[in-house]
Amino acid sequence: MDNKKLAQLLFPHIDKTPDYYEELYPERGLAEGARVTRFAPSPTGYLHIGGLFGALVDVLTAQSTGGVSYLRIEDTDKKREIDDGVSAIINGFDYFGVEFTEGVTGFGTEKGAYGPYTQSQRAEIYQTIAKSLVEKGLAYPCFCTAEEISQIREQQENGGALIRGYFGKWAKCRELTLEDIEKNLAEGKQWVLRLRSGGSEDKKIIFDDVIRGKIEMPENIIDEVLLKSDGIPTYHFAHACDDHFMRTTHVIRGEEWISSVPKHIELFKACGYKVPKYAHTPQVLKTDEETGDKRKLSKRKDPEAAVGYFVEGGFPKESVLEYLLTLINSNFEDWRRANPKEDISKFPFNLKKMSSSGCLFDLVKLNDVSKNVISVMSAEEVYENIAAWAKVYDPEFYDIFTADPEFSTAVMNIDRENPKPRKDIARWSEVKDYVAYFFKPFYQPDYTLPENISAADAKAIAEKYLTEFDLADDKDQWFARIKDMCEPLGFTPNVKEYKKNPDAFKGHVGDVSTVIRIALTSRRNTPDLYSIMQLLGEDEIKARLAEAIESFR
RNA sequence: GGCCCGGUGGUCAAGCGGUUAAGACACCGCCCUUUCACGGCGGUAACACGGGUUCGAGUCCCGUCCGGGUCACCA
Repeated sequence: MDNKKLAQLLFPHIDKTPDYYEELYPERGLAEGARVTRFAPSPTGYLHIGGLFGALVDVLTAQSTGGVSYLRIEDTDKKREIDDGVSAIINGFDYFGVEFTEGVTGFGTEKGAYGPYTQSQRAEIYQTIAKSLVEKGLAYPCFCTAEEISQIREQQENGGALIRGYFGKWAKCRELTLEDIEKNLAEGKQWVLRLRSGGSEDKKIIFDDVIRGKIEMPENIIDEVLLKSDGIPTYHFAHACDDHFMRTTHVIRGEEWISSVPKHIELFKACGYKVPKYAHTPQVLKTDEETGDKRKLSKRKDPEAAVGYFVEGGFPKESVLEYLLTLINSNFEDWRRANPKEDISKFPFNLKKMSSSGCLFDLVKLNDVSKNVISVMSAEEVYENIAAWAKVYDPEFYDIFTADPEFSTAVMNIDRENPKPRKDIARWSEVKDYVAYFFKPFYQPDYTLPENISAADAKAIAEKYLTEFDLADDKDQWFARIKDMCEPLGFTPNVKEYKKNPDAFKGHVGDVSTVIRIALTSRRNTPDLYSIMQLLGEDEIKARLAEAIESFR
């Protein structure tokens, strides 16, 4: 067989050689140890939480080694692609502030010298490499129809074949003569280009996965499809070409790819490329409500699989990122404790420290992480975040919350910006309820008392306080005044004394405070009451006390 | 089914042949406290199972079981 002639027959329009691209995309010349990583999604839907997880690993790996990370769009499957798929991915990363050093940056835009970073724009590269493979006798055209292929599969299944696929005796088109091929081509038959696998069933390949260590597998023997009948490459072939010419050093991807590594190694070698390091990350799982089993987060069934779920839910982006980091690298939490204010990008990330087992996405833990994240934000930051969230997801609240920014910021500053800030808020969506008693339109008075306080006592306390309180008090005076009210009303200012001798009093200063708190906020639990009163102002306090006096019964 | 990955408390996990088997979340108790939080102290709770190797195994080997992945002109 004259391979040169075959190659020319198959790819008459290709006049470049692989060497052309070798020169176009030279070695990057990065410092020793610098890693080049990539995140390579298909634009088939929204950004998935597992995608964010993976992208974070890519970016951190590059960042921590002084390397390069880039975003490549793998749009070789037109059938599954959705219209705004690229935007969905880019917007997701934008929201979370995940930045790649190179690659696609928006619809039709990109940065970096190793592009184009969209596979559909790289057809000539794939074809050039494919042509060279044909010239070397390492690839051949296959004219089998979909029906024929499924027939083969059926026969293999029925025959109990251990290895299934297009190979060996099943690979009918492997030994086609040039004349056969010319004839098929002349008849206008559709063809795909297949790898002429040189693998053998009983040989093993061993590769060293950065996360999992040595993995041994049988060599690939399948004549994998390289180019589909429309001339577009399959994932496998595009992976070899792109990661070679983009000079990727570390291919980090989900563990579902482990089983195709033998294929990929053979492909890299067939092309004469150095095979990159592989790192297969664990999957993000959840426990199924119905069965109780762990399973992969599903785009279709689980709303929390979409990063948008967290955006809408009002989780700050930092919370989601921090939480993901606790899953990605177990020593992140220790590092965070030691460096509470440090930017995530400073975290000394280590791929090898990654766990290899799948991890459950834990919303409860996310909540905790988020409370911590929010607790160390300034009141201004919190205000800005709430406003930004509410503007999109709760316009009614937005209007009222932002009507008086100074006031709202002050509300959010209660028990904040001190060494022991409160940790009440995990999501911006909780704020409306949290601050409702500060805003008339959301305030719904409810003067229900705890069982141990009678309406008559409550009324007496509120009446007394109405005449007693003085906004000019400092906090100590303010509390002293409440204590002074206790005894005449049959309560004790001393909690310990009350506990020693509960029958001697109607209650203690805590109960008195509770009545005032309920009268003023309709809540039994609130942050610092003194601060709340300062913000409510004299008129409002009087009005609420008066209303409460009427309503306690 | 073949091949492969994984299996330490409810969850995330340290661990690298010798540990009272860390820590965090959750849960419970106590303390602090005008409420609730915060914080502090303490507690419940784990090496999937069975064989080896070894003076000694969560750590190494083999098998079993369980969970997951993959076997496309999808990625």
